[in-house]
Amino acid sequence: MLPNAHDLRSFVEISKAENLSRAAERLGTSQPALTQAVKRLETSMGQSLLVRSKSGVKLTRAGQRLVRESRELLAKWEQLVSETARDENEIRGRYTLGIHPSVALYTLDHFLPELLQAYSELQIDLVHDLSRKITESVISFQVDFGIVVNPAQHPDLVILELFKDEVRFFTSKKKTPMNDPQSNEKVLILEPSLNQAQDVYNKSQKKGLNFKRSLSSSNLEVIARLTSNGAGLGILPSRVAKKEDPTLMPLENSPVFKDSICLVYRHDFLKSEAARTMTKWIAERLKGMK
Amino acid sequence: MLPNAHDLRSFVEISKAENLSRAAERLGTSQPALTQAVKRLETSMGQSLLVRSKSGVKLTRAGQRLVRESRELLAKWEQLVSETARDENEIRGRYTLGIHPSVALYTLDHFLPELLQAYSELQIDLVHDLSRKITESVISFQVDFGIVVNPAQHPDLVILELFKDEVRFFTSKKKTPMNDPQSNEKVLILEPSLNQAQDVYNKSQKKGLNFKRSLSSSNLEVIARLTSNGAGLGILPSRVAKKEDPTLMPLENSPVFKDSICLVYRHDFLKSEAARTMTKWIAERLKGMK
DNA sequence: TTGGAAGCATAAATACCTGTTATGATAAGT
DNA sequence: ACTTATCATAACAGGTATTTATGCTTCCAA
Repeated sequence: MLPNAHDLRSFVEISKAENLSRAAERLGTSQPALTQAVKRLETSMGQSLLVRSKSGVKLTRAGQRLVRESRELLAKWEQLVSETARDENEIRGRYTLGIHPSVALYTLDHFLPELLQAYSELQIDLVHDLSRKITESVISFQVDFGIVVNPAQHPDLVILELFKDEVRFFTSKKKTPMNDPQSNEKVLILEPSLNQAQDVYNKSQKKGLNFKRSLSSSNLEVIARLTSNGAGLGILPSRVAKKEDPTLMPLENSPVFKDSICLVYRHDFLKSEAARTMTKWIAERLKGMK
Repeated sequence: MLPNAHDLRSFVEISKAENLSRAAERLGTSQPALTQAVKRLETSMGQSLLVRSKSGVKLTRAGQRLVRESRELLAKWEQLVSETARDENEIRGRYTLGIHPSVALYTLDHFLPELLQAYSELQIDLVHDLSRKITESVISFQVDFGIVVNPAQHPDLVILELFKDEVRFFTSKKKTPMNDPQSNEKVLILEPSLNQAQDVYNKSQKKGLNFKRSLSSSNLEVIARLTSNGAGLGILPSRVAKKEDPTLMPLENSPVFKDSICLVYRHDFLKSEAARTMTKWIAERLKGMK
């Protein structure tokens, strides 16, 4: 049987007064109420806590122990309430941000270091995955908020567009048989699990751009690097391409997939001051970023 | 208002099930009961803990935190209950033994080292004072039990005689003017706060033994040592005298005060297994000790 | 020795809180 | 569109805690 915090409090007071009647006064209750509170505690502890006498009460060994521990227990109990309240009202706590690694590479620099510096009690865990998975994680409470590409709408989700990007073919200045659109030896380089890349590829096929060979990687930076080296025609978001190699050039007539990079979070996320601050901070720094 | 332990436990279960109805089954209660329990928690925490949906419930950040803290809190309580129960049923715990330092010197050897060795989870704090004070301490719960001399009766007190002793005059083999009963220069050596010594002294006066000089010390071993060196006639318990110097001799015709060395404890002390073991152990080893 | 005071225990009544049952509302799945 | 699953709500029943009044015992003082 579990005790109740009220009874513990009473017991601590009783231990100070060593007198039920006086303790009752101090607690603003009646003496029989304390008699019964002690009885409840004694049942739940399975042993007697007080030795009653005509000159008041004395604690047994078990009673003394209970008092000692009760202080701790009550402190913990109160902390339970006050700490969570603190988390709501102050900019502190541990939050999880989901973000695609490639997006991370060119966005985090713009806000994260300063944010952590500004609020020293803030702790952030990054989680990397495909935007689609991140969005799911936000919806299902696995991560607190995310920076994702083209999130699907969902009733629980708040979506805030930060900036746009384009996924298209890129090629390097250095001409090779592998990156010559006319060549038969040309190589397609893409990240196959990226829907945008698939879409661009499909559209390019309809435009008559057919590849005999392809090279895939799950890492966009690797794709950019290979493209830069003339290993083929890479399908890349502009920002990833430019970040890796500013001389990379968009392919003429390449089909384009419009990307929208968004901040997403659940409707109920903004309850804490920290959450409001972080979303505002991120929006201010990334919105309309070039 | 602090939340109630029962509700906390329910909430932990809810957090596992993420579904009120199923959690209710597992807890053997009804779903509306949980709805209300969560409401109570939310009011006492001042913020929402669950996000309700048709596919169950999800914890908010505050909810997740509450679960974490609740687990700790509940564990702490259960530990408290089980530890105190253990203290009652096993030979362990911390106990305070009151004993006059001089009595300690010739009794502890006979039981304490072995006792500590036999029960490694037993912890003993020794408190030294006059027997009278020790007895008071036992009555008023300051110490758990005591080995005292001539305890006064008290309704709460159990008194178990261990052995007897005699307080009387001692003198050394070496004859000096200070310890010659006939001499005018003889010196009385005693511990003034020891009632027995006072009594012996008073009786000796009636017998015509008058001292012009006296030497007092609050330490019986010091008195024994001085007596042994021929510094005077010392009033000592036999055992203290013999222990310090086996050649010390009782003075012929000295008045005698009969000491009874007893084990004392409160009636309610024997509730724990450790207490029963210790009292039995001490009685066995010290009873009838010579 | 007796009467009063101080202390805790007990009992009955009341007030409060909690859980139950029945039902509603709503979203998701078929 | 119908069914099912889920949580919310309301009214009622039951239990638990508190209060008030009283009893019992011990201590102390007259």
